[in-house]
Amino acid sequence: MSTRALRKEEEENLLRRADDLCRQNNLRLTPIRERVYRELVQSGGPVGAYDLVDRLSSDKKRLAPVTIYRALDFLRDAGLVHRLATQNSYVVSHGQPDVNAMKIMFVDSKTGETIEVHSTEVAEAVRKAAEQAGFKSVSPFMEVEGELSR
Amino acid sequence: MSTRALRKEEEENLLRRADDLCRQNNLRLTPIRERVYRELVQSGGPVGAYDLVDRLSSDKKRLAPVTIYRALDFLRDAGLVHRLATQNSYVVSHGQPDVNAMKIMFVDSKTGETIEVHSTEVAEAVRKAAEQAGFKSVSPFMEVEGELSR
DNA sequence: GCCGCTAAGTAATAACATTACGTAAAACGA
DNA sequence: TCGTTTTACGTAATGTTATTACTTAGCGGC
Ligand SMILES: [Zn+2]
Ligand SMILES: [Zn+2]
Ligand SMILES: [Zn+2]
Ligand SMILES: [Zn+2]
Repeated sequence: MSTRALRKEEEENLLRRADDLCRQNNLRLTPIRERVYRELVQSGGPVGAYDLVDRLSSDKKRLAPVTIYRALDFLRDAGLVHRLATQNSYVVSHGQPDVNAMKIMFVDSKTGETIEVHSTEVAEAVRKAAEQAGFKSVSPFMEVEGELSR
Repeated sequence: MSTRALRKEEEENLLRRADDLCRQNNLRLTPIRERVYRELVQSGGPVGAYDLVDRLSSDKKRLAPVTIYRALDFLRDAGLVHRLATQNSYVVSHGQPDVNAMKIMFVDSKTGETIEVHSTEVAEAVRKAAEQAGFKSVSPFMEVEGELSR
């Protein structure tokens, strides 16, 4: 099976999982929301909001920024998408939400490429540090910039 | 001694350390740069760039945004100030740069208040996770949102 | 059919950040 | 010391990201 086919299959998996998640939580994955999510899935990496505006607009129909931001807000609230604050961009969240793990988005400083890793070790270490800082709870998401090996 | 006096003393310490650091590295802590740094120190928390524009402008003399951004860039390059990407704001970096520690900025989701903690444990755990992700090096700074205890 | 609710359309604006170019002073080498 | 180079800052315009306010449309219960 080709890489392309694998990739396609992975895309379908993500879309299906999103559908399921929304159904189970009584959330409405409307056409616009699904198109935004699909675009993020297909891009395979972070995409800016205004890029999404362009990509999802046709000659006939130009979407407004606020439409995209609303869809992104929905997808983020659902846990399907992360915002990368350092990049002003948005990226699909992979992996099933493991409550005990820290979801770390490593962002390549050069290319903007991201890789998501879940780590209970980091979660535990951060939890301890948070306690020191007087924080009772912390977000399970973080973003770390770095350099990719190759 | 009053809390206010302690605070004032701490401010003076930071300013002095900044002066020293710049002298030792042949960096020029010009009046504008020092005013920006001082304002951040005195505020005791994160401040937005346009807030700094307002606070450092007088009726006579209005500073341009780019002036502030240039000063911030200098201070960040010098390691004196961090940018909080999730908040679009800037905050003084405390503590002497410990190369082996991760500098974690905990940001209170409600108030925006920040507390900086240095942790070698987190640094080590993140380093391991980075290796998994195929990253050879990572930034020693991270930002984590959470909720302050009180 | 009306009501209440949610999503999306539309327009304007706010908030954040950078580019481009000119001037002046500081630093540096001869 | 003089001319050259570099750095900092002023000024103006522009670019980029995100939100507010209000309206319209669709859907479901009653
Ligand atoms: Zn679907
Ligand atoms: Zn939301
Ligand atoms: Zn000084
Ligand atoms: Zn810089």
